This record gives sequence, C-alpha cells and structure tokens, in this order.
Amino acid sequence: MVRTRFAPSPTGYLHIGGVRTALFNWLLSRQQGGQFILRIDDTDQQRNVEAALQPILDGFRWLGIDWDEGPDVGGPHAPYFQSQRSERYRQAVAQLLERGLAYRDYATTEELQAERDEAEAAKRSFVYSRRWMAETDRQAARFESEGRQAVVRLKMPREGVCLIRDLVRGDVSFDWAREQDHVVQRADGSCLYHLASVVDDFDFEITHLVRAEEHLSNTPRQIFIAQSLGYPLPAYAHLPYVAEPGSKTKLSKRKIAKYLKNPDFRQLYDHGQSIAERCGRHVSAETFNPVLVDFYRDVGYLPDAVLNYLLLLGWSLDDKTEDFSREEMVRHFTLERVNKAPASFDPGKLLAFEQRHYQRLPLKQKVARAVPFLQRAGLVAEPPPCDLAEPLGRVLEAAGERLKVSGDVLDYAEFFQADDLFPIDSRAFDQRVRAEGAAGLLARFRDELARIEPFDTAALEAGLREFVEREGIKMSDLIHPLRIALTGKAVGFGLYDTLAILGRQRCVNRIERALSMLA
RNA sequence: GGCCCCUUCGUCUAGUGGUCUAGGACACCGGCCUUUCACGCCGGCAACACGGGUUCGAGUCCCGUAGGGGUCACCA
Repeated sequence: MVRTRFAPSPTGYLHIGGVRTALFNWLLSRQQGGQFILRIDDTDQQRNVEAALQPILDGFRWLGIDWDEGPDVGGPHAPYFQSQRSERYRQAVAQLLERGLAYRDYATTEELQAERDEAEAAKRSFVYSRRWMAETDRQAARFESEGRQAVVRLKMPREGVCLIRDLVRGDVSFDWAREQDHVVQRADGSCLYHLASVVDDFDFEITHLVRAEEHLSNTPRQIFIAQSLGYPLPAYAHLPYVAEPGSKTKLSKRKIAKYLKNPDFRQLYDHGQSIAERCGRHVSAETFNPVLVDFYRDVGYLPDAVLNYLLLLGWSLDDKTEDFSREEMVRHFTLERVNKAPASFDPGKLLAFEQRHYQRLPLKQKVARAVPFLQRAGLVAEPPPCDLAEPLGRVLEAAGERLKVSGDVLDYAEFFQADDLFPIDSRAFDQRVRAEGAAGLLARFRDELARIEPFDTAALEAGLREFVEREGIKMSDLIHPLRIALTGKAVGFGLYDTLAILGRQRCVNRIERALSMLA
C-alpha cells in the first residue's frame, strides 16, 4: 500500500509550489490505489494554528485534493498535529539516548560558535569537538553543577557515505563526516522538526517521501534518525523547485514586488486585481498574490486548470499531450517522468490552460460559476432572481471565447445594470457618438428597431443590414456609435447578440440616453 | 566558501547513440477571417552552455570548465 503525505506548516497561506508538491504526492497515492495523508507541522507551537491552517485546508478542498487521514477527517494514526505528539517524540529521543546514538550536550551557544569560528579561521569544515558531550550521568551531573543545560544531539557517524536512492534524481551520496551532530531536542524538552518528521513518517506508515529539493541535503540526518530507531526507510523522491518567472530561483511569496516587473506576471496580476476590485475588494500584492492559490480561486480560475498547469511544471507524459483531466492525471502520472531541473512559473501559459479548460465547460456550469461574481460586484441580488440564468447564459454564450476565467463575466457588467446607470467610456463616446451624422443615424435606427420582428439575432442582422443600405452608409458608421450607446464600450461581442440580449425596450432606452448626453 | 543538485527555443518540454537539416505547447511576429475585441486558420522567428574524450556515428555515454540553483539553525 502506497502512502504519501504532505506536511504543511500552518502559515496562513498555500504556496503554489507547495500545491505542486502536494499534487504529486496525491497523484502518486491515487494512481497506486494508496492513501494520501495530511500532517500538520506545527512543532514551533504557533499560537493560532487553527486560523493559520484554515486557508490551507480550504485551498486543498478547492483544488479537489482530498486527504484520507489528517485534520478534520481524523484517521487511525491520530493526532495529525505535531504539537500534539510531543510525547511520542520524547520517547524516540529517549530511545536514541539509550542506544548511544544521541547524547546530551551541555555546550553553550557561545562555546559552539567559538568552535565554528575557529574552524572557519583554519579553513576546515566544522566538526563539533563533543567537549560538552555527556554520555554518563556523572558527566551530566558535573556539567549541571556548572549551571549548564543540555540539548540532545545526534551522534552522527564520522566516516563512510550516506547513499540516497532517489526516485527522481538517481543515486546521491553524502559523506557522513560532513554532517553535523544536529540537535533533536531542546533544553526545555521540545523536539525539533527533523526528529518529529521521521517519527511521524514511520508512525503514519508513509512509504514514499515526495518533497521539494530543499530537503535533499536534510535527508542524511533523517536517514540516520530512522536507522537509529530501527525504522524501515521510505522511498525518496526530491522534486525540483518551481522557480520565478524567467529565472531559476525558488518562487517566493515575498518577492512579489520583483515579479510584478515581469510583464507576463504583471498582466496575470492586473487581470486578477481588476476582477477582485470590481468585487469590492481592496487588494494589495501582500494579500492578493498569484504565488498563493487563493488568488486563483478568488478570480474564478478552474481548479482543474491550475492543477493541469502545475502538473506540467516538471512533469510530462510525452512530446504532445498537454491537456489532462483529473482522471487522466491520476492514470498517467509516474515519478519516473518527473524532471530534474527547476521549472519557472509561466503566467501566460497558466492563463492559456485556464482558457482551454474554461471553454470546455458546459454553459450551465459557466452560468453557475458566474453568479457569485455578479453578486459580489453588487450587480445581482442574493439570492439571485430566478430569471437570471437565461439572460446570463445568453451573455456568456455570446461572449464565448472572450472569457477566460469566471470573473471575466464582469467585463459585461453593463448587461446587468440599469439603462441609465451603466458607465460610458467618454473617449469612445466623443469619438464615435459625437461624430458627424452619428446622432441622426442612432435616432433613425432607434425608430427602425420598433419594426424589427422577431427581436432576435437573425432578424436584427437582416434589419440592420437593410437599414445601412437604405441609409447609404458603411456598416461601421452605425455599428461603432451604436455599440457605445448600448454598452458604453468600444469593444464587445457581436452587436446583433448585444441587441437581442438587451431586448427592444432596453435598446431604445440606451440609445435615448446616449442622444440625451449629446445635448 | 564547503557539500549536494541542475543545464535542449524567451518559457514549459519531447528526445534513453544513427529515423534530429532537433518535434510539440505557451509567448512573440506576419497574414487571412471580420462590425470592434477575442476566437479560429495559415505562415514565421527561435534551443542541444562550453571544451575535451569514447564511438564508424553524441543532444543522447565519460571527464573537465563555466553558469545557475539548493543547503549549511536549539526554523519548518
């Protein structure tokens, strides 16, 4: 049975790189018919774990990455919070001590630093002298009588090599001699992450450790702990980073200001921000950040599109397959095809995936997903009126390929606003509606509208063409001012659709409003 | 700096010694379509980091160099 895990630290947000790591773990477990466990790494005892964890769980739920054991769902190995497992870690440390594979160390920070400095001055790598190591109670008592306090350190091997058979990177070896006697327990009895992590992975029966590359160099000490405790080793797979756009440096949520200088990233951000702002949110790059998954949820991205994009960041099936449904991802995923080199985050490509996935959505779902955005923007009441679905569906259908994310429906807000209230682009108005002869055309076309029957796209097109011919004008002479009168904008979807969706009376109202603005 | 990892178009990637004058996708550029904006279609630009080997033959194997990245806590 394959059991994988993702172990977030409750920081209050879900990083896009973390999502990819979780995704790969999740895919591996799902495809092997195994289990995926969520464990919370809160050994530093943050005060408000609850609140800091919620956004992370929400993020996973939104993405549809479900866990078989962990917070909220429980499981046979509960608790899944490290802060609640300290007793277990202490036992493990005691065991290590008993076996002579760890020792109590009474050195002060200053003394240790002095040794480090000395090593550096002599240009050799630092190896602790173990001068304040206590292996017997007598030694310990002596140090304690000096008022010293003990931490517990690993008694790491000082010769030989540690071989890691990594499923992604192949064999990687480290000299044991370069490893430090890492601390596993503080003077106050609390235990450190690496110890806790190894104990938990054993207790939770984790078989495959799929994690970010940053943990590769931590692996020897974890192997030492596991072996010292007599645990079987899990299989390791170290994933390359998700890097910054156009660079190979690890993507970081804090460097958002820098990323905003990248035009593609900027565009992704601005697009999202304009949607969020129309939803009445005051956003800043601090809280509304494309490095974090909330961003995509709030803007109306499809979770499957985000996952599909992330899947291909460091993994591929072959030389052409790009689109994967959730089921296909599960079916085809293999660690063997994970890339070794870091992949940089490409905002443009993410949007392209989103667009493809969105376009495949049945109209009904597009409608359902658009409603909350209209509500947040104050364009539609809550609960939505029952006669909303039909016109909304027509708008979305007419907008067609112009929509990429659900929040884009707000680009067509004017359809949901009152005829005398929707905003009008003054520049476009001046250019087109104030143009020579435009007013007369609009007035005559308004009258023409009364004669068109039925008031649908086909009849409107025929009627408009006939009108244009009768007037002896070019199509564009009418279409441009008309579009601005009807929508307030110079760009939009097909004009016949626009007329049909608004309906006769609203078209007349809008044209009259435009004409009155000329006075 | 030590240790470890990585290196094919701007970006994501295919490529496991000959079928590679290196394929696909996104982006970009041009054209077509067209009532605007998109979409769509057609076309184009563009990469094996460098140097040595091994081999009849190297993007593919080996060594070195350079560059990039990660990590070196009583953080997780």
